[in-house]
Amino acid sequence: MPELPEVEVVRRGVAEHVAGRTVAEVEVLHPRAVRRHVPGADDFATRLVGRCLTAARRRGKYLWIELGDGTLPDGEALVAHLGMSGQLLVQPPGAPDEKHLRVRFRFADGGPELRFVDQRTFGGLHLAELVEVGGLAVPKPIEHIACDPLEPVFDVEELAGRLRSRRTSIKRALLDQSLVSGIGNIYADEALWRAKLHWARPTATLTRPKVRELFAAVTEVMQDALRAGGTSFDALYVNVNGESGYFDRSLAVYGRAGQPCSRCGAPIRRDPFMNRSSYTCPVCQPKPRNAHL
DNA sequence: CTCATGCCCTGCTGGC
DNA sequence: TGCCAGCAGGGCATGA
Repeated sequence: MPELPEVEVVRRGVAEHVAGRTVAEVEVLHPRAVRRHVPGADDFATRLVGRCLTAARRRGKYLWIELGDGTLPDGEALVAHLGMSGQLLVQPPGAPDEKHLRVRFRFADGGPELRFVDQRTFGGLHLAELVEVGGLAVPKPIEHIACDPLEPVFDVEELAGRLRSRRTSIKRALLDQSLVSGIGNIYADEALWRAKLHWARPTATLTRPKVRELFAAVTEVMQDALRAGGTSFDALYVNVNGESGYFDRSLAVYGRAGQPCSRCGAPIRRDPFMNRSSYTCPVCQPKPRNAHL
């Protein structure tokens, strides 16, 4: 469930509690958590020891921590993706192991540990070289990830052009991380509701002003969620201190099948979509005649 | 190149 | 009470 706002909450926690500290020991308790680190778990652990975690960065749903000697970056980063159920937690040494603890980082200062906990193991950690993309240093494996709506370099006019040349539905496009990143099922549905667009609307039929309106809604719903500390339905998504956000109380459509639309009172509808669900208000977001199903 | 689909994984929920 | 199907879903491989 972690989408952009949830990952940003975690990034801020990492920046506050971990940045500037030197790794003393890395323990990989489940190899699947580092499967994207091709040289293997031992290499992952060995290469981190003695290095400083300098700065926490984010693009879309990806989080990375620049590595360095002292405070200067050395061109490599520890990349994290939370997947469905991943958590980065800051815990005092000696705190009992979480049931799904996958990787533990101990630090030279003897202070709190950084732990990667992941029930479903869709997420993971790996080391990667930083490369320059559009003037920004990003990990090489995520070069193909588009910038997200909260980045200063985000260009809605360029995106509108790309959307209009696509032959797909607006929701598929919103979820395509190579087009725009950070949007998952929750914020796609919420932004579409705010912009009064149906998920099956063909991207090619969107006017430029409508694309601007949609991305204003995307930005707004993400900033609202960020202020609430993110969205969580259970204890799966938490910040580095293990606390849940409360944006789920502000959701207009997601997970609200049968409940009244806060704008018009019509019961919210759930449609199967890509082996998942899409939630819409049937009155505010009527299905277009030329729906791209 | 573009677009769509299936798989990975675990735990919870609801139906019988 | 117990069992099992269905659901949650981001990203990537694969195929059309």
